[in-house]
Amino acid sequence: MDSRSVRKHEAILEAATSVFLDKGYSGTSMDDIAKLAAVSKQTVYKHFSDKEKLFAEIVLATTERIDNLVDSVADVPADADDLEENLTRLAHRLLTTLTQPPVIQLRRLIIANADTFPELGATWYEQGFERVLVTLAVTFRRLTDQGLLKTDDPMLAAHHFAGLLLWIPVNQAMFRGNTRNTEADLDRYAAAGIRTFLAAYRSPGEAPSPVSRPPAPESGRR
Amino acid sequence: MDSRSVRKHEAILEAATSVFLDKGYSGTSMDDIAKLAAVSKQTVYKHFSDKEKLFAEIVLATTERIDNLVDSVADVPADADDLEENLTRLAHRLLTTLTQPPVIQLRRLIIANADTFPELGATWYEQGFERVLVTLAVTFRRLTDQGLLKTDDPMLAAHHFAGLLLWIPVNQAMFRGNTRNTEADLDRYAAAGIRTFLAAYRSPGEAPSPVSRPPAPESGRR
DNA sequence: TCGGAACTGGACGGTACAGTACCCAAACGA
DNA sequence: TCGTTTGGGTACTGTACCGTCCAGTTCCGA
Repeated sequence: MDSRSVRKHEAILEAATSVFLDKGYSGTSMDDIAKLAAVSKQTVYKHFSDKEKLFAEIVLATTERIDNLVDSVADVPADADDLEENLTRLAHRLLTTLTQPPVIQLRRLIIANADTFPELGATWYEQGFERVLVTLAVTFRRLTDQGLLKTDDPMLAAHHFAGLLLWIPVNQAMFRGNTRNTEADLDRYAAAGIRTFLAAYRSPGEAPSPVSRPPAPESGRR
Repeated sequence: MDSRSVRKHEAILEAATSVFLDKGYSGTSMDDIAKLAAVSKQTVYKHFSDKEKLFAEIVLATTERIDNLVDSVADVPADADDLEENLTRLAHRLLTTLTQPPVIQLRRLIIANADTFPELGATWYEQGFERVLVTLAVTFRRLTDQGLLKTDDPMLAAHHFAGLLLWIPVNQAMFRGNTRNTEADLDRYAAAGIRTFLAAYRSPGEAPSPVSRPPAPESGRR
């Protein structure tokens, strides 16, 4: 029974996602969505009781699609020699994923309507934002157990990690339009963020990587 | 000649600011503004040619009001012994200022309409966001010259400073409604952020603060 | 005091849009 | 083949709102 009805249902979802991301909640009309989905408005209302429901649906649907990111964040080899390189790679993955236009658009969409749909913002924060951070924290705890990092509070370290990496590019993307960041920019952000992160969170037992930068404060124990 | 016309002009600006911050751009009608300003709609249109102009006006007006913050950020005593304490104080000022509801609301307002008013977002980013960071960078350069910090790239250090401090509370405020941060939360964020910042950016010549550091703040929330 | 500018209140044109009513066509069983 | 059911399309209703117009009133400055 994968017939018409189901196809239309998905066409509507897809169209709605596209238009909402592009024009915002109040900027898109149900007619727009129907037109893009090549479907009559009546059909839209047959499948989704009203505009708010449809909106919630597509936001939550995209929220559920972050498993890849979560997996990616969990995957850091416990390789002492290349800790900096491995973390930089992770940082780069995080940056490229989170600065992609659709992700930024979704972010804007949710923030813009956080007043009208408070539970949507909260849900996204918990299911999306915090979930990634928790996974990151777990990774850090593992690296700490393996003697590579020193994180008394892994969740805090995860927050700091994200803040160091994302504050600049994400804010830029929020305020200026879709100023695409170049690959080289992201490389710089990743390298600089990781350098600072490791200066603060590298385990005192581990020597800083020889190439990158004069050693961290000698009494690294703080 | 501070008479009627001027008074009305300001009443309109004030009312518009309040309503726009509260209900967003498309959520507020010109009638709402006129009503709150105790003014006829005609008068609103006498002073501001249309809704977009009025909106741009109030956003730029609030943007110009960040001089206090800039001054505050420039003001860090060059006192070696109390570097950590002084920076923490600065961090606390920054946090309390930037997490105040009106500031958060303005942020949301601009982000929400960054598509419709691209130049407004860009202007705010440059005049507001970046200006604070540049001032902070100047301060860091000074502290570096004085041998208290080691910042090869003060602007980058400023970005990291802001990211470490603001990523958590600002994102929370963006997504969840106006979940007011308590004073104690801000204290924790400030202390934890500064600890990490100093671990990475304290001048190697400077000994870390002798007092053993306070217990790690619990970061989970909820 | 007086002339003119600014303000008021309401009504109105035009438009956009959410949601609905009603009709038509395709699918499916007998 | 025919009739019933299910879903799709068109046209409509009602509302909200931007921006304008007008006739009458209030306030300011000279």
